[in-house]
Amino acid sequence: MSTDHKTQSSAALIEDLSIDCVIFGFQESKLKILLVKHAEGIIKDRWALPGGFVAYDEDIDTAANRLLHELTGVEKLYLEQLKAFGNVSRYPTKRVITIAYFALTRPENYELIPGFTASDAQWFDIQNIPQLPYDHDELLKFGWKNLKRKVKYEPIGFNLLPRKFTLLQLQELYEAILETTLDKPNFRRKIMKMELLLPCQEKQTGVSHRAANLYRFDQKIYNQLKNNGFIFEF
Amino acid sequence: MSTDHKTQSSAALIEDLSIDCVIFGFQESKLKILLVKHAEGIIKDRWALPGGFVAYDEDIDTAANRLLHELTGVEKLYLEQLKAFGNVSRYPTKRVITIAYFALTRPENYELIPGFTASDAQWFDIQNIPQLPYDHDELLKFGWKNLKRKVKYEPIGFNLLPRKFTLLQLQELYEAILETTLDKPNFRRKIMKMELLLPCQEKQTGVSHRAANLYRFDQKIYNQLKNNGFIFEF
DNA sequence: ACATCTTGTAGTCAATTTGACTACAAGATA
DNA sequence: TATCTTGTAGTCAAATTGACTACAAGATGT
Repeated sequence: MSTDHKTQSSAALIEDLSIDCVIFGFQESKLKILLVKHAEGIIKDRWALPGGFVAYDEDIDTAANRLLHELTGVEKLYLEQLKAFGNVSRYPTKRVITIAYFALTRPENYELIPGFTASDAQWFDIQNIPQLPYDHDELLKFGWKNLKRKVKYEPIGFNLLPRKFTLLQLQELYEAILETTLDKPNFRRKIMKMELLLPCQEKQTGVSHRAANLYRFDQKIYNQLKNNGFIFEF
Repeated sequence: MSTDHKTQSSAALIEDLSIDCVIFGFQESKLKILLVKHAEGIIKDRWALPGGFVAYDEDIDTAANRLLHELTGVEKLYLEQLKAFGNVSRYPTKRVITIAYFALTRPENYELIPGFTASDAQWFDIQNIPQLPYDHDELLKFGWKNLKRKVKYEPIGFNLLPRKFTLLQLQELYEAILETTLDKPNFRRKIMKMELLLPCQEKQTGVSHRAANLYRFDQKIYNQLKNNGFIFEF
């Protein structure tokens, strides 16, 4: 997040190039963002996007993965680059260009472990984000816009759900991301027609109503469909 | 393009951060790419994407515009950032991360003027690109993929056509970009139903067949439609 | 003047998709 | 047993799509 973090990596850092991550989660039918509270530096005690500097001997994608893990404990998630933000005035004390990354993860799979320059790490409801430093609100906005667009033509939403999920969960995910409501029967019809989801032969448990079937997303099936000309579209 | 260019800008350059542009044009019903031949440096006499370094006191978007103009004479075109490419080994002599830009322009509107470190600038048929240095083939591939995707849900293709164009020209543009053929009556119906194009009350001239109506794209009309919930989709 | 190019433009028709619904089944709870 | 909530199936009209046919409007060549 373009502040004065040090790193555990042994190599020297590129000082004018940082990485910031916009990490999405989905909990209690709500879209969440992962923020860290800084333990030091010019934005001490403020919430910001997790980030830091790239090392000289490190690919930028590798750096994004490393920083994420160092600062939050989260790992092995869907991660892709958004774009670089490089206005002259975006960082106060010197010229720092940042490369924004976009990540999707399952909050319930990870315990949040604030890294060595972060005093806290926490999921925030996307509708209720504290004021962010630098241009982080712009990065966040760009990330959400990217999610809205991408979720429509690529099956990436599953990275936000548990491995096994119900169709209603999937629907609520889409409703949260796209900020809309969807018709239940029509949603199911659309999804099922794709033949993309694998029924788990298993039902929900612990619910006080009729248990729904569980499904899972299988990347292999998707790849196969894609080879046959299938285009995911929602 | 991440080589040892100097710049006319007075300020010092950020030496580990370059910009490279993937510039698309459309001529003779074919999709084109603008390349420059280097006059000096480690890839002297080779064709590459136009590019160079960012100055300390310069926004990256501004730098992209400047470099483009300095090296090719082209200006005032559709320009947006693609993403950063930052593998450790992408540049041979030192660590240089490059930010790739994506541009659309009308070749017939500009005279190509090779800049001070470029000995030549030329449009190449996208099907017949010479071998490119560094990871420029990757950038090019990424840019084309971006064009293919973007042209489907945003009316950016018009930036490649003359101000006034026929529906067949527009169709041929889509065919070239998407590498497919399209049914003429269906294409017209789809486009006309959008009510996005402004008829020029004017016909083609100098053609040896029935002259087609000319249309033009008006950004204001598109913005208005968009406000009313219209979503461009092809 | 006429046949014959090429390209523009209108319209048909069946198949598919979509959006707005109704209806009801399956459990769990009170 | 009544009554919640949620899952699931199905209807129906409207809109969209894809594959066509047909023909009009010029320009060219003989």
